Amino acid sequence: MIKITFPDGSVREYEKGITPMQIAEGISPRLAQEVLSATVNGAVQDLTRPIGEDATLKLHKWDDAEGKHTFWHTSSHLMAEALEALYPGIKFGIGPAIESGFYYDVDSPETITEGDLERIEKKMLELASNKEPVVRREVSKDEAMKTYASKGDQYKTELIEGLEDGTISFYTNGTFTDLCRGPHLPNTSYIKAIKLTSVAGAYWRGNEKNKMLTRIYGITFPKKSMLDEYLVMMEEAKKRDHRKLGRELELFCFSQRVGQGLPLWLPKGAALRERLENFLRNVQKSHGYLQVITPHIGNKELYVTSGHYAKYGKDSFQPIHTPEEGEEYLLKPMNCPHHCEIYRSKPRSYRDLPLRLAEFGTVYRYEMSGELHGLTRVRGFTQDDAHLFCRPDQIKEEFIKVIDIVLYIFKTLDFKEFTAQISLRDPNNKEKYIGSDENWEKAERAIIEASAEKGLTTTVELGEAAFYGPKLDFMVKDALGRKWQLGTIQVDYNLPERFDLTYTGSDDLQHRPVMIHRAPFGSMERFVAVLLEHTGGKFPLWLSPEQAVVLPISEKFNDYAESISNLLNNHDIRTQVDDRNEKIGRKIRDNELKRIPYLLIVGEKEQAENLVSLRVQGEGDKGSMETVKFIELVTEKVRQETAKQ
RNA sequence: GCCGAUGUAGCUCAGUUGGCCAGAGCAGCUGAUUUGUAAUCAGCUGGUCGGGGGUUCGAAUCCCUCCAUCGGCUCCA
Repeated sequence: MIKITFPDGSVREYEKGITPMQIAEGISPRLAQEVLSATVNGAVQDLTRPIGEDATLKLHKWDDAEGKHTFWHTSSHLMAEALEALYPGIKFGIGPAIESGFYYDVDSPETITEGDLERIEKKMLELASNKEPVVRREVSKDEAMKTYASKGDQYKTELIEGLEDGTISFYTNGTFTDLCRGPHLPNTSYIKAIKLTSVAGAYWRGNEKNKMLTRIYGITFPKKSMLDEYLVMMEEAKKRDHRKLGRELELFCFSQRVGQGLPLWLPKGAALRERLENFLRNVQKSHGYLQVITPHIGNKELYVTSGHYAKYGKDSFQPIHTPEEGEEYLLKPMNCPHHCEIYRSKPRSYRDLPLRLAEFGTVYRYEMSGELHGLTRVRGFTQDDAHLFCRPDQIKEEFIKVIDIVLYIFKTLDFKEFTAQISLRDPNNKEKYIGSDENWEKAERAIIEASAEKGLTTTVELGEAAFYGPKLDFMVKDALGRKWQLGTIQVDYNLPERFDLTYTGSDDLQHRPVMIHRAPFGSMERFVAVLLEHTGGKFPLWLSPEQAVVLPISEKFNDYAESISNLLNNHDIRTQVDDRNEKIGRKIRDNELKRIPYLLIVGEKEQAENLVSLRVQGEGDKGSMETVKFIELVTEKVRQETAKQ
């Protein structure tokens, strides 16, 4: 007999060799139906694998990440079986489960396009309904190698070569056998609803020097209704796409003639952005930042000095030739070298530090054309940049202050879901990085401690640090769940060295300052994009380009509407009059679609009694009130929104 | 940059296997209407069918090429 410990701490005895599925059956038939995989002694595994010793056990259903993962992993094998049946000679790369769904990378003799997906789905459904058992078999590395070598499969043999010696497992469903660690569902009949979502290219092993395989993405569900819900959700997400909203709300546009990846901010977008900039400018002012302004170009020598030119190569810089002067100027891809020169403009004392130089600096980077994406990835963008020059002992304190600013911004704009990632050195590859061990350890500790003190839940990535220092990044998801990096805080030992920055210490000796790069928004473009997707275009009142529109019932009341509008504008409420010759229903509809927070309807009654009738965006008619009351209401709301702690 | 898809009016889209001067709705303009809480009616304007080249008696439709956009990969704020 063996002892099985359940998550609630209870212990039961079972016969040795019992499977998680049998245990589930013993608990309830319903559980047995819903369970998908199990974690035994900390490792996720098949429901059908016997347990040979005392163990802790957690059963996973669809609601668990592990359950879904197992479900989708088996789905990718099911898709592979269908593909092998439909495309003889097809070879397989890797086919994992991902955050929502799964993919498989394939090398097909015949091109697979999106038009083929339906046929593959059908085949998958057919195979799924056959209730094919998914069978695990353990083989030696040699045998595994032979199996694939005989097929001439360079992908799987390469994968096996990279595996450690020992047991290797194969999983078979129907006619398809795959090298795989598992775990998998007991059989394919669990998969009831299938949607293959897209076909894309993906380099073998993620290396652009390798062959490009075809990646087929899909998602599956245990119930048809769940797929329907998912599809509706995706439709809704598409409506929140910032590129669509940007056009509809007249915030920004692109022009082929201006160039790709070069956004044009329209009046309403510019007003919105200006408001965000002023907001941050004020926060930074209260945190002791000094605003500076530097040019959009710099001498090539500047970037040779900073090391960026050697590191990123001339291809990523956008040159401006001035041959008659024999000098070469480059559009600036970052602001730091300019700020370093400002630091150098006069001797600095330890008493001056930290020196915090801030600039909304527009930079230009030659991003590859396939990379450009709305406002989230562009070639010309404005960083809400600042560089903090400080003494080594001030790093942690400065870090905490910057985290405070980032959190304040996220709170004000209602970004509840974000992740914070700490990027540290690769401990096995220290020579890749510049700076002394001591300094690195000090900086890494400062970041970790500062994050902990601010109560951030963080992930730590080793080897993700920049070559010049460790960093802390804040990521937020867009409407479709794609992660974008917004705020970033980076320690830098490199530039102070390269620009020979110094300060005089209390000991009257010259010391090297440490630099912190930071941008709480990341860039104005990306931040506005993510903000748009989060709010669906319904900006908080203080940011709305137009806060109120007065709608006269007919042209007879245009003058009254105009007087209300003037009054509101005098009280800093951004107001317009919709004096078009249209029915009131039409005016309401159009302005609701423009996401105007407040609509004020005025007609005979309002004019006679000096009132306005209020409609709140998305909420409908709120009845009439005195204009003064409305002004108070708006002023109070704006005050609340911008005063979040 | 790479793989795949797409590109018709300002926007959203029709346009069978190549065949009369390329269509619709919305937006815009003009006029009528003077309106009470999510689309008033009528008329009009608007397109080198992404650019260039080719095949053909004839191309939005087929082929080549370039450009842009979309979904990914790689890279990054």
